Amino acid sequence: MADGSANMSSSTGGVAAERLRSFLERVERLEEEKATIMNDIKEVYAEAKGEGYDTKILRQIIRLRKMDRADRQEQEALLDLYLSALGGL
Amino acid sequence: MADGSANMSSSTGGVAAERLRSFLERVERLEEEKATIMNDIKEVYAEAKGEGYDTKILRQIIRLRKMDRADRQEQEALLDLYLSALGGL
Amino acid sequence: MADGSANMSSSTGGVAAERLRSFLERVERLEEEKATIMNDIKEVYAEAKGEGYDTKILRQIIRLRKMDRADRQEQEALLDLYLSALGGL
Amino acid sequence: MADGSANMSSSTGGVAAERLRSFLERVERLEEEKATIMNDIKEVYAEAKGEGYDTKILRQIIRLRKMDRADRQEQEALLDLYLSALGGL
DNA sequence: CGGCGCTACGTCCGTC
DNA sequence: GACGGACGTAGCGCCG
Repeated sequence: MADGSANMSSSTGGVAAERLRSFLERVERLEEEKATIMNDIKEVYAEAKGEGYDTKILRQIIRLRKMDRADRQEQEALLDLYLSALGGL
Repeated sequence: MADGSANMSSSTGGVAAERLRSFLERVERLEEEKATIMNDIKEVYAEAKGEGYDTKILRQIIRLRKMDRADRQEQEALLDLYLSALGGL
Repeated sequence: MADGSANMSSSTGGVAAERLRSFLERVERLEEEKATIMNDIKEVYAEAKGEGYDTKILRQIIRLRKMDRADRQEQEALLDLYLSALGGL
Repeated sequence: MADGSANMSSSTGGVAAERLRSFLERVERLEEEKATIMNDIKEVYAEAKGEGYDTKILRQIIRLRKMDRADRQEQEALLDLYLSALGGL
């Protein structure tokens, strides 16, 4: 067996199972944190809604701003590509 | 206009715009945190993969365990319901 | 049983099974067509590559043009939202 | 310059630009067709749903039919291995 | 409960 | 030829 691969053989005495359990618990912990953040986001929207803002519009603004950022990054990436293409001639 | 509603009239002097900006920034900040967490999760999976584990299977186990927890919570909720119906023993 | 629902009872004599098979085959036929189109796209990129074009750049241009279109649609949707929000006051 | 390479030199008088535009339009045309096919697929599922079929199950059947049987068995065997290593969830 | 947006998965491409 | 990264699609969950 190659080094570094998951090992279930008897000689490892359940070590792999412990390692596996560790990975699972780390992921589950992080997903718990993620759920908390997502809940916080929901609460912000709820608060805004409570003050009369239209959450649908808010969400669309958020999305649009994100797309603008992505677009800008794409433009820069494209420029970089062109520059490297020119440099490669 | 009803109290508590988003107010863009001239008498509020841009106060609503500031409030709106605040909400947007809070959401964007939280989404940034969420993205960080999601990245962390990806890294854990990558680390596990590097040790020979099949991430597809790992994700499947995570899903199964989450479903088990949900089932258990439902069971407990049902038990609570019965107990309260009995007068709380 | 409500009319129009999937019916497996003995009185239908396997009619539902035939209907089900029909849906599956229609989907599979369409997915086959889709696979053909996707293959055509790959061939266009391959042809361009054969003439010295950088497919990575081509793909990025395609993506950017698509994002521009999407952004424009988003902008219009946002404008519509604002207009309807104003009309709802 | 090697024959067959993208040529932007003055002697080609914008021919390469035309060629480039041609590639882009061919790809965009094909992607449009692909989008149409995908829409057709969605419509078939919608029609099936309207007759009481569970689209989630339909999609699963499609996937299973597509999936290689050997792969499925291997996946299950590996999952069982991990589960037994954990002592059963 | 129906649509829609987001996440997550599978696939494909480029790289080493 | 395998690995990792990126893209597009499909599945899922939230919102209305």
